[in-house]
Amino acid sequence: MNPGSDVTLRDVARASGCSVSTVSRVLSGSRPVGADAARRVREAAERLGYRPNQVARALRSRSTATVGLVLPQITNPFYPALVRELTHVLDERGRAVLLADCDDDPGTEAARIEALLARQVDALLVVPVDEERSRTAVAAAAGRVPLVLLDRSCGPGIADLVAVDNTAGMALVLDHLAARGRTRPCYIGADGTNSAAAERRAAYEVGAAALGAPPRLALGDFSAAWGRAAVDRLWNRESGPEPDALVCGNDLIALGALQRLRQLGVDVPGRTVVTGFDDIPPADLADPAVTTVRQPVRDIAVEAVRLLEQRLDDPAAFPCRTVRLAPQLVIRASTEPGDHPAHGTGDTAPSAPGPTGGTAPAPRSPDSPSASHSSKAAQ
Amino acid sequence: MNPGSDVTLRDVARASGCSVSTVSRVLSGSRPVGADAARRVREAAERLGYRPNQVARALRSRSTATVGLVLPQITNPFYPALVRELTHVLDERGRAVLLADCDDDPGTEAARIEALLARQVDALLVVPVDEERSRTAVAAAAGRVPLVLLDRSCGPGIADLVAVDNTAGMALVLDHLAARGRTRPCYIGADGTNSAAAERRAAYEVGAAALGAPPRLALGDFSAAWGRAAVDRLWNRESGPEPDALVCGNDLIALGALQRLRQLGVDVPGRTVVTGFDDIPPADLADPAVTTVRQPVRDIAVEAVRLLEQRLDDPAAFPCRTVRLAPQLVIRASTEPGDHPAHGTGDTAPSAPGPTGGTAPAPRSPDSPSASHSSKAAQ
DNA sequence: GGGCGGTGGGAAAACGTTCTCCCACGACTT
DNA sequence: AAGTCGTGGGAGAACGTTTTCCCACCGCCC
Repeated sequence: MNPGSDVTLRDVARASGCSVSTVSRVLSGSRPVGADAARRVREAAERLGYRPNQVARALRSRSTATVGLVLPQITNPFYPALVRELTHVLDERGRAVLLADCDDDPGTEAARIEALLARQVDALLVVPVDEERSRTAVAAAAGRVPLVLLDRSCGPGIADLVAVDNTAGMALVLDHLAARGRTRPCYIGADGTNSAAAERRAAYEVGAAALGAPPRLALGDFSAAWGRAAVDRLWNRESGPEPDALVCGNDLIALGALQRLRQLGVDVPGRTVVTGFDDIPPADLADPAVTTVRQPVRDIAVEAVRLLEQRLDDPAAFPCRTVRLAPQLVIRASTEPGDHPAHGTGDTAPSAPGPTGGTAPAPRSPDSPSASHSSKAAQ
Repeated sequence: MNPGSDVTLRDVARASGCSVSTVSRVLSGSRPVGADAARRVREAAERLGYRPNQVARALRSRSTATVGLVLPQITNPFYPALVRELTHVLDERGRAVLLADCDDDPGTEAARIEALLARQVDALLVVPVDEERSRTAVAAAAGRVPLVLLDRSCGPGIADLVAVDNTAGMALVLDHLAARGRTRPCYIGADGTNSAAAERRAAYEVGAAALGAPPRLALGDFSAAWGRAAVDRLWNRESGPEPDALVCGNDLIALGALQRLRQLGVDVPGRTVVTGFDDIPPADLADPAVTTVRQPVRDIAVEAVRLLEQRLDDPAAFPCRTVRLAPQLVIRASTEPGDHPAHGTGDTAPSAPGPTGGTAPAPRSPDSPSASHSSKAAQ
C-alpha cells in the first residue's frame, strides 16, 4: 500500500506498453499523441499512482518552477500578508516559493541569495535590507536571473521594482491632518537607509513645508520602542511646542507612540492625533485604532509576479521598470474623535486606486492591478 | 562579467586537467584525493567561479536538502516568529525551506502537501489546519517522507509532534489568577477543532474546577473580532455575574477583548483582568500590555529539526514521539495594577524552562526513542 | 619475484525527465 | 506509380551531478 512512492516514467511505459517518450508526451502534453495510446498511458499512470519527479524535470528543462523570496525580517508584521499573497499568486501559476529570512543583515542577505541561486531558482523576489549595502548582491543576482524588488528600492537601474507610492501616501496623511486643522505636526520616522524610510521622510518634509507647517522630525528606527522613546523625548523635554499631530513612519512606531501617550495621559485624538503607515493587523486592534495608510498588498503581489513572468518569457531585458501603486488612507479613531465601530473597521477611502505616476520609464500604467493586458509589452 | 553563470563540473575538470570524478570528489569530499590534484581542482573551481548545481546533485543523490513548511495561515501573528527560527535552524544545516500557506483550508493543505512531495522535499514540517480533517493528508505524507507536526496535533500515532505544553500553560495562568484572588473567571476561547484549541479549553475546565471556580466558557474562534463579541455578550446581556477575569485562548482574542472593554469603560486590571496565550508581538503593544503565556519558539524549532534529522538518518522508524515544551508566564499590566515599564517588557518568569512532564524525551537525549504518550486531548 | 593490500585516478553508469532525431506508414499530390 | 507530406511513435542523447567499477601503480611480505 504505497502507491506512487517510486513510480517512474519507465514503469508507466512498461505497464502501458508504450515507450518512455510517448508517456512523457502524453503526460506533459508536449506533442499530440494518438487517442488510443494516450488512454492506455493515462490509465497506467493513474493505476500506478505516478507522480512526476520535479527534480528530474527541472534538470532537463532547466527550469525549477521555483522562485526565491528574500525578506529582511519576516517578523516585521507587514510581511506576512505580502508573503501570503505572493505564495498564492505564484502557486496558481504552478510555482513554489523558497523562503529566506535575512535577520536584517546585508551579509546574511547576500549569503541567502547565493544559496537560492545555487538551488537554481527561476527568479528572485527581494525586499532588500538596505538601499546601499544590499546593492552589490542584488545587482549580481539580477545579472543571473530575473529579479524583482518589492517594497524597497536598491538604487536606480538595478532591477524592476514594485512598491507602494510612499509619496502619495504621505500626501494623503497630510491632507487629512490639514482638513482637521492640525498645524503643529511632528514626523516620527526612521533614519534607516532603506528606500521606504527615505521616501516617507522626504515626502513628509516636502508636504509639511507646502502646508506651512514647521519642519520637525524625530528619527530613530521602525520599531515600537522608538515610538515610545520619541514621545518621551517630545513630551518630557522642553523641546519646542507640543505637537498636535504625530505622523509616524510606520504602524509600529505609531503603536508605540500611542501606548506611551496613554501612559502620559495625553488624550488621543483630542490633544494630539496619531497616524501610521502600512496598516498592519494590530493597527486596528489598538485603542484608539490607528489611522494609517494601507498598502495594496494584493496588487503588489500580482504586479510583481507579472513583471517576473514577463522577464521569464523574454530574457532579452526590458529596461528596468518601476511600478508604484496607490495607497489608501484608512481613517480610524486615532484621528477621528467620533465613535468608530472598531468592529468591521470603519475604513474610508478618499484616494483613487490604480498605479500612480511614479518614477521610471513609463510603467505600463493602463493595465496595472486588474487588467490582464500584460505580457505582450513589446520589446 | 558573468562568472559562474554556467560553469559545470566538466569545465572545471578540463581547466584543471583532471577527470570529472576527481573534481567531484575534491569538491564534495566524498573520497580522499591526492594533495596535488586537489589543489589544482580548487584553484580552477575558484578561478571559474564554479557553483554546484543543486538540482543535478539532488537528482543523483536522491536528496534535495529541502524541507517543506506547511502553515495554516501565515497571517496568524504567531507563525512569523516560528518561521524565522525554523528557517535559521534549517539554514545552518544547509537546508532550504519551501513555504506553503493553506488559507486555513484542509483541501488546500492537502494540495500543497502533494505539491511539495512532487518537488521531492526531504521532509515536511506541518502545522495542521484541523485535528481531524487534516489527518488523511498528513498521514499519507508521513508515509512517504519524514514528517514532524508543529504546534498542533493531528490525532495520535500519525507523526512526531513538537508543541508547547498547553496544559501547563493554562495552569500557570490559573495559578496567577488564584494568587491575585480572582474568583469569577470566564474562558474566552475557540471551539475550533484543532488540537491547541481543544487542549487549552480542556485544561481551563480542569484547572478552574480544581480552584472551585464556576465553569464558564465562551467559545468562538481565535480572532480579535471574537474577543470583542464575547465581551459584548458577557457585559451587555444579563448572562450571569460579571467576570473578574477573562482567560483568553490566545492573544488575538485577548487584544480584541481588551479593546472592547476599554470602549465600555471597564477598568483593566481593576475590575477585570485579562490574559492571553502565545505572546505574539502586539501583546506587548496594547495598553495595558497583555499578560500571556509565551511559547518557547526557538526551542520548538530546534527540537523539531532534531526529530526530523533523526528520522532522516534512520529511516527505520521510531515509534511516533511527542515533545511537549514548557511555556513561560509573562506578567504584564493587564493583570498587574503596578507600574509596568512597558519599555523593555517587564517580564516575569516563575516557570521552569525545558520540557515538562506528561510526555516526551528530554530535549538533549540524543537517541532516546522514548514512547509517545501524547496528552489527553488526543482521543 | 610473484601475489597482495592500499591509494589515486579515470570511464562510465546511474538518477528521471525532456527533447531531438529518425523511421514507418498512410494519404495526398503530380 | 512515384514522390511528398503529415502523423504517430520509438531510440537515445542530453541535463550536471554522484557513485560504482575498474585499472595502474607502489611498496610490501612471504
